[in-house]
Amino acid sequence: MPKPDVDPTVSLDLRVDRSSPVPLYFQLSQQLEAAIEHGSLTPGSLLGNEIELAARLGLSRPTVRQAIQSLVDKGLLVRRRGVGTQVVHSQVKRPLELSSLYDDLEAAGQRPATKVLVNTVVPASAEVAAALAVAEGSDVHRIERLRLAHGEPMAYLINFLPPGLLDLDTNQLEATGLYRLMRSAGITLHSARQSIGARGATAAEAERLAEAEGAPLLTMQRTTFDDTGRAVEFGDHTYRPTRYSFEFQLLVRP
Amino acid sequence: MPKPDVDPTVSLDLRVDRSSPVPLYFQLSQQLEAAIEHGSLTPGSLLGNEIELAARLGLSRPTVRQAIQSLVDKGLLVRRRGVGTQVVHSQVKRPLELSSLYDDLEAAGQRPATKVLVNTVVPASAEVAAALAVAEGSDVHRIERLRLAHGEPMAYLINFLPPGLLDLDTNQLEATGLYRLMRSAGITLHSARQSIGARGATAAEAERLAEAEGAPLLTMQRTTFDDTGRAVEFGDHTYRPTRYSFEFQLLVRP
DNA sequence: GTAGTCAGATTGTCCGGACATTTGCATTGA
DNA sequence: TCAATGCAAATGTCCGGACAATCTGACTAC
Repeated sequence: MPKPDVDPTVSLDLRVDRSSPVPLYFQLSQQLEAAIEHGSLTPGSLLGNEIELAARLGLSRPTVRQAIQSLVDKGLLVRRRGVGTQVVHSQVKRPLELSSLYDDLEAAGQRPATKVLVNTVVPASAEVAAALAVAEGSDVHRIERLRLAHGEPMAYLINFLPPGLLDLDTNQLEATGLYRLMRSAGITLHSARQSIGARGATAAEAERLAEAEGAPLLTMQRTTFDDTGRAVEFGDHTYRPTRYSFEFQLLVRP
Repeated sequence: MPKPDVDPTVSLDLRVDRSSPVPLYFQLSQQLEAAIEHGSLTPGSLLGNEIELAARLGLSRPTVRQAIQSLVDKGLLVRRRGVGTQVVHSQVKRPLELSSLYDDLEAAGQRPATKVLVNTVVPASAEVAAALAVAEGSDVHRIERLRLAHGEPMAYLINFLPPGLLDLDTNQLEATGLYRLMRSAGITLHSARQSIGARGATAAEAERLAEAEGAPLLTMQRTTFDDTGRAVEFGDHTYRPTRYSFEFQLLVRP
């Protein structure tokens, strides 16, 4: 009986284009990722050793390793010294991204809508000043938005932004999400500190979200940083838990 | 006037021990991380080019790059082509880990306690079977624990585990957290899928957590996978939001 | 039969070099 | 004065090789 586990990459049509400006390791990692996504590389299968794979593609081993490493970082592959590289065997799909409520809803086919209720400049409170690392009392933008899906209120979003970063056009804010606006303004989002909790709705919150007073609400506070580490946004959001929950995929750092 | 921004790593006492079994790139990244943590490398400062740093330490450039890259992945450094490598300029500390409530509480100095209320084997419900990828009705472990801090109930934790993975000793469960038990049993935790929401407490939940019926509760459902992608745990947890909230640090994938 | 040993396979670490690409700044030109 | 050009500096990509560490499985010795 022949060994059933043959290197599955030999039957894969892997090719790299050396004239392309796309880095070789990236071309390879994309093709491998597509093969995993498509099912050509089944979970649990061994990838075949790096040396041979490099030889077959006409690449050096470091380049192949770089491609494989990027997929390991994404959680799609697992390497074991002395054994080989294996496709992870799970329902795992996307790692975890800086979630944008607008994008989340749109991806779920919910056709989100936004109503801008407040768009003004206010002096920073102590809390906001600390979060954005600006002087207390200095000017910051304050926007309040009601996010709806299918005409039903889903979340009430209060955000503060440092001045001069973005011009906040109300029409644009109603047409898309804040993160998308910031990205298109050339801001590179880097990380965010989030705190998720729950509490009963105050009378004002209840009315905004069409809930009863004291009804459970999901709350999130978030400070977002760009790639230089400066705070670019502070948000204080409340969600209707019957309509929304936070879905994460966490990866353990090795 | 001399240029004020001198390479700050020259004044750092960086050394590597080639006789140590610890990889050189790891020794270097640890020292750099410690310097950032300690404040010797101030936010915004440039690190000085890789070539010179490699020469000064007697290392090759790939090794230095590997050390720097690991800190970039952690979000502590930013590289800019044509510019240099810079210390990120923020309050960012730890990226984000697969959070263990027990460890979180212990780190916060809260002296957690655990009361195991149920520790038995039950047939898997449809939901549990789907989460753990076992046959519906097959045997799974079921444990229910009340987590307390300073004698006050904080969370009620229901967990399901596939059979044969771990022997669940009630005494051990009361002395430490589930994740720590799994790790010490040789299980390599890899990723987890989480869903965080909120709802009003049922009468039974209210009594367990010493809250009123209908009081807001924070809920988390989680499936944890090991490095081969197999589900090793499914949890259904409820938290008292006045006592606990989820704190995250998210990194954007470049 | 069982435990210990050894060899092969595979990934992990490290080197030294080469060229490409991007950025910032100084110089040059209109 | 201001814009375009060119140069230097830094990271990004890629190569080919070497040896170490670890896992698996087969073989050997008891």
